[in-house]
This record gives sequence, C-alpha cells and structure tokens, in this order.
Amino acid sequence: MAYNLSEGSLEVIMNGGHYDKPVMQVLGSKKIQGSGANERFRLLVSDGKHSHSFAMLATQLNDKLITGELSDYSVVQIDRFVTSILKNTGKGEKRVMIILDITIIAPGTQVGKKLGNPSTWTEESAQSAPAQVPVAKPAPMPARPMANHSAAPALDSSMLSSQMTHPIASLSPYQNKWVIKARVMTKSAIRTWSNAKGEGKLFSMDLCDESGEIRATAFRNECDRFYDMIQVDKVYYISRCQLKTANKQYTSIKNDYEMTLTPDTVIAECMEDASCVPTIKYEFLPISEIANKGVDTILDTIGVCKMASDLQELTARSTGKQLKKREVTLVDSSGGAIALTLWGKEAESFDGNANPVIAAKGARLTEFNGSKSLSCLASTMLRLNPDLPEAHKLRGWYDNGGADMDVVNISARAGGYAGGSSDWITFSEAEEKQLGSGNKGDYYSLLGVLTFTFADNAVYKACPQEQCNKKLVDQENGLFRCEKCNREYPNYKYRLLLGANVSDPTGDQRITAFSEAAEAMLGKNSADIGRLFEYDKAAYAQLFEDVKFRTFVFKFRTKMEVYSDEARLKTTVMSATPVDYKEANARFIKNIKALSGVEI
DNA sequence: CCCCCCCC
Repeated sequence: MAYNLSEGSLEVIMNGGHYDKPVMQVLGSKKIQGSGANERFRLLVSDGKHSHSFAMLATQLNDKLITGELSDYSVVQIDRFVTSILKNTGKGEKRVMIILDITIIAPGTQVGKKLGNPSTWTEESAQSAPAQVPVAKPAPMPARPMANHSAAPALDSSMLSSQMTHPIASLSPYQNKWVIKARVMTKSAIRTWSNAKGEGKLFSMDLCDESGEIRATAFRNECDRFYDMIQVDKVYYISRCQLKTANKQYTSIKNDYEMTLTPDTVIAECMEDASCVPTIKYEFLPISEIANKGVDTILDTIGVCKMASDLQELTARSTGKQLKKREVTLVDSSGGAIALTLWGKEAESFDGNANPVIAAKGARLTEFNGSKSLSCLASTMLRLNPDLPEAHKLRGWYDNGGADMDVVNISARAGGYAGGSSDWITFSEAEEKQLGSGNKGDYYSLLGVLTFTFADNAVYKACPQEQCNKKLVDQENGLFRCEKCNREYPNYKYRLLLGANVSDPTGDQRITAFSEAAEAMLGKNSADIGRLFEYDKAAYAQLFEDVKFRTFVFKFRTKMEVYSDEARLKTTVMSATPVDYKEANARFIKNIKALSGVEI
C-alpha cells in the first residue's frame, strides 16, 4: 500500500505558516523531560521531503506513544497543532510544533520502513526556502508595566490572536517573552501564612489551554491585584510571570513548571471567541476502581450524590481549628459508592436533596479505619450537574434504576463487613512495615487463626449507662459503683474484654477484643456469656475452647504502647468475620497473578 | 515567598 505524505508541509510549518492536517511519518521519538504524569516526548517526523525533530507531543497524547499505538514508521495525520518560537536555545530562535491531535493512518508495523528519502531540515534550508507566509511573532507587549499596576487595560487584547499566543506546554524558565491564552480551571481562596521566613497571603489558580496545564500563584500585592478579577472558567491573556520548577509533592497539575505572578505580570480577559481553549480536563476514574488506588492519590471522579450527611462541626485535634464538614456518598454505574468529604463553606452550602451529579477534579484519596474515602482539598474543584456527557449519562442511569442498584461502598466502616476494600497482609508484613510505631495507630486486615483465648476475666460487669462501659466496683451491698460516672447502680451490663493469641503462617500476635468483636468470635452476646459465667462455668469454659483454632478475617488496630518502660504492641480487634472462602480465594488468585504474572 | 488541606 502506498502512503501519501504531505511533501513540503514541514517547510511551510517551520516558516511559521499553516498547513491543514499534514500527513507525516514518525521516524523516532525521545523523552525530553519529566517522568510519570509529567513526561514529555519529542518526535522525529518526516513529510517525505524533509525530516526534523521539532515536534513535541502534547502530554495528553503520551499514552499513544507509551502503549505503542504510535510507533516508529507510523503514518499519521496531524489534525491539530500549534507552533511556538523558543528563544535562548543557544542558536537564537527555534520553532517547535506541538501536536495536539493526531490520527494514526497506518501503524508502524504495517509501514515498516522510512518512506521516501527525506533530508534533515536545517535553519539554512529555512533561509533558502521561499518565505511563503510571514513568521508569526509573539504578541507585542507594553514596554514597561503600567504605572498604576492596573491589570486589565494594559493589554489590548484585540491585538492578540490565538496564533500569536504561546502554548502552555512550551513555557519554560528559559524564555520570558510569551503570552498564553488560558482558561482558569480552578481558583483557590485567599490564604495567609506566617512562618519563620515571614508572613503573607496568596491565592493560586490552575490554567489550561490546548497544549497543557499549569499552576499560577499570586502572592501579597499580586494577590490583592488579581484576586477579584480572576474568574473560574474565563479565558485570559497572561504574560510576564516568573517560571520555576514545580514541586510535584503539592500538585497534580501536569507540568514540570509553575508560575508566580510578578509586579510586571499582565492579565487581560479574552473578549473574543475562546471556544478553542478547552474547558477543564477531567480524567474520571470509575468509583469501583478508586479502591485500587493508593492513599493520597489525587484523582478526578464523577458520581450521583446518593446521600449527604448533616453539616458537622468539629475541632481539629492537632491545630484546635474549628472545622465544618459534610460527607456525601457518590455512586456511579460501575457499582461502586464512595464518601466524599466537603469542608468549610462548600460543606455549609451543599444541598444534596435533588441528588445532583458531582464532578470532582483533584480530590484526595484517604484511608481511615481501613476504608477509603475522598476528601476535598483547597484545590479540589467541584461542579454540580455539569454540562458534560458523563454527567448526562449518569443522570440517565440514576433516574432509570441506577438509584436502586446494589453498590459496593468503598467507604463502608469497619465493624461491619467492609466489602473487601483493604488488602490482607501477614504478621511479618505488619512487622516489616513497622505498623503501630506512629502516633496515630495503624489499621490492617489479616487472615488468622485464634490459637489461644484467655477465658478468665473475659467477662466483666460494666456501667449500665449506654455510653459508659467502665468496669464497676462491687460495693458488696447489692450496689455497683462507676468511678467514671461517680454513681452507684443496682444493675449492670456484661461486657467482654477478651485476650487471645492469633497466628498466621508468618507469626503470631497477642490481641485484645472488646465486646462487639469478641461476640462475633464467640458467637454469643455478652449478656449470654455473662450468664454462663455466673451459672454454668463448664459451658463458659467450653465456649472459649470451641473457638480455638477457628479462622477469621481480622481487622486490627495496632499501636506501640509503653508498659513499665517496656514498649509493646497493643493490637485491638476492630472486627472479626468468618471467612468467605470464595472471596478469600479471589484475593489469593489476584495476589498470585500479581506476583507471578501468570494468568490462572 | 505557599506546600496547611483538617474529623471520626
């Protein structure tokens, strides 16, 4: 089969002209920076006449390279691209093409060879080539910042066309003459800080265009100057910011750099058609797949708000700060449900009565008591009933039976059956990970055998008050005293405090189980066990014999505690459930697959 | 220059 490359298109593009949907061949690719989500690739392309490694792949197309879909020798149609002039490359100006959209006409394996005999395109060939189109220059900027530092009028936006702006993906600290045309995806509230280095205030915003995204932060004066002007979803021309390397630790924005607004920064709203600038880019993860992600992952998801809690007010233990939160439960057609925690004003104003669709960008995955949920950060963007295809699809699904669908709640609390949301580990793994050594205590699940129970003193007379489970002191006069309530009662309730040993193939652990967990293991409630203890010592002893060597799925909380100068792990049973062997086998098979790479 | 993002 013959492939028609757009011969001569490269020349036109390198001279700053436009060529509609050129067909080129990919001859090579090279990673030029970043890793993971921040990788960026350069392509060696040929139009059959010339070849040149001036093409950069917009990051959203990286997958095509990584998956091999876009391989060497592929013939592609470049559906959309922008060019940008890079300065300070050591050789003066250098034009690059950023590929925004691509159609693979023929895979590399099918083409299998270099087409034609392209010569390497050089600056010299540029000069010798007829200048068919005037070279687009970066937009003219005012020579100096406006004296009054007013933001808006400094730029005559009519002088700018999208052709004269720079793609966000091309920005770097080595080049300062640029104008971007970008949409504000998110804008934070103003925050103040005070530390050893000083104090101040700031807000940040996340910007995007066709080529990529970037975070911009405004401090102190710039914070005052731009905060009111910047509106989410609007498109602005922005220039003269300082670029620096982004600290990936604090953002999920896909860019190696971030920008800081300076006294010279100019921002003007784009008043013309800005439909070419994309709106927020989501990478929605189906809710059922969120459980597979690691804690602290920042992710996007969309779901219908099935339930919303009341507004809760609480005090942060660490900072003493007053907090307001509301927990909403999101469901989607993947059959998953997850809790999303809203904070502050967002929590206050939220109304879940009409079961809105919620799109969340940049929520953080957290884990508590072994179950996962999402939490909003200051930078998380929530949209209610957004005009997105995914949202309309979900609405239709929910209103036509989805509301009644059985869902697996990833955020189900421990104590009940947690729906298999957290992995089982072994005692040796718990030790390796030094679980329990932190301040907060750690939670883990484990498949283990109860090898010994300390039956003596496993049952005690507890304060009859519902919330108080304190052990009572027998006054020997028919009354029982609770030290905690500072009262005497004629009655009591039985509670359990069961010490036991649990073993698994890698080790064993002394554990403590309180009433609910102990009842689950012993298969009798505390009151019945209390009666046996009083009236049928043999049956009581037998109960603790019978439970020995039974296997449970334990959920533990473990924490290092010091008893008379000796550090010891205190491990409490949060829940103990009988083994569902079908589910257990599914876990083991999954592990074997993961470890061996062998399909079973 | 922030980088905290909370709680059960």
